[in-house]
Amino acid sequence: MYLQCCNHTHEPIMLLDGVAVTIGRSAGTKILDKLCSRTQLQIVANHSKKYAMVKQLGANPSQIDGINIGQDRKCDKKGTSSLKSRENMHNSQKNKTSENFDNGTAADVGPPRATVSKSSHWSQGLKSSMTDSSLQVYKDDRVIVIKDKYPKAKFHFLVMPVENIVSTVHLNSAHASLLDHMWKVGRDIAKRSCDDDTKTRFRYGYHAVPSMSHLHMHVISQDFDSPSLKTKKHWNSFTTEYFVDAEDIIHEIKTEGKVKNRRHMTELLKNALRCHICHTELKNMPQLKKHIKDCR
DNA sequence: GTTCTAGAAC
DNA sequence: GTTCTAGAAC
Repeated sequence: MYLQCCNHTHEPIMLLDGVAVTIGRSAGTKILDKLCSRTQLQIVANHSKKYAMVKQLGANPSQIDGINIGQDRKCDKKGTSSLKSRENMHNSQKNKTSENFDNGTAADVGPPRATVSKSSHWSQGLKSSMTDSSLQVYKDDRVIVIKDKYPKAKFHFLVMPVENIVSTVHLNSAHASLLDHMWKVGRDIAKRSCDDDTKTRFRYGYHAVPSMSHLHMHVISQDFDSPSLKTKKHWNSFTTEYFVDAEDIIHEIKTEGKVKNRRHMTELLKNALRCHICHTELKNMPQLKKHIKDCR
């Protein structure tokens, strides 16, 4: 098993079974950018199970399939997905650290771009939910809509493109009409789901830094009445600016050709709990949930 | 993302 | 004593 550079700018790095390998800025990887630590990532391969555990040691973010690993956090990695480190989002060292894991078969020697993950890591879970007919509520040639597996309100859907797009940071101006379509489908689903009650308010949008891979637009009723709404993180992800309205994303794509960098917004998830209607601060989740039941 | 649980908060 | 949260593990 070895780690192969997507751009073939350096020799593959051997991954012996169970032996930790540390990679980062070095002569071997030809990475020069100081934002990448000399010990950026630690990789431990498991040959029999054909995956590797990737741990971020450096302070700056590294990603797997566009999702941040986080410092001192671990992710498992299987198949041919790409591994990105911070500096390929920068200038001079563009894509120098895109790597493919390869188990040695010729067919798996991948293209330089990120490929569809075969990983069973939780962050890939939406890919299987997409095709789960028990969750699916709408499908056309461009989008699939599923019920959120753990709804945070009475009505909570995810609108996802059929095309494999990892997240909003992977969007460009060519996706403008797709985003318009996702927004329109979302509004239709919302209308259809509760046409007996036109007072039910909905919001349509994206998380600033999603946890799950595969682009998904939330369609969520504003009652937030659900047993799956449990934590401060849940609450703040839907009621602070961490929740970015679909219209804002669409506007940014149409005018700038890309979305704003919102990585710093993870801080908002630690905000004090406030009612989304009257903005009263509540001490804890049980009190918040009690309060929003009858706040008008 | 969720689940589990230790220990903080009450 | 119980309730609640935050962090680790998955």
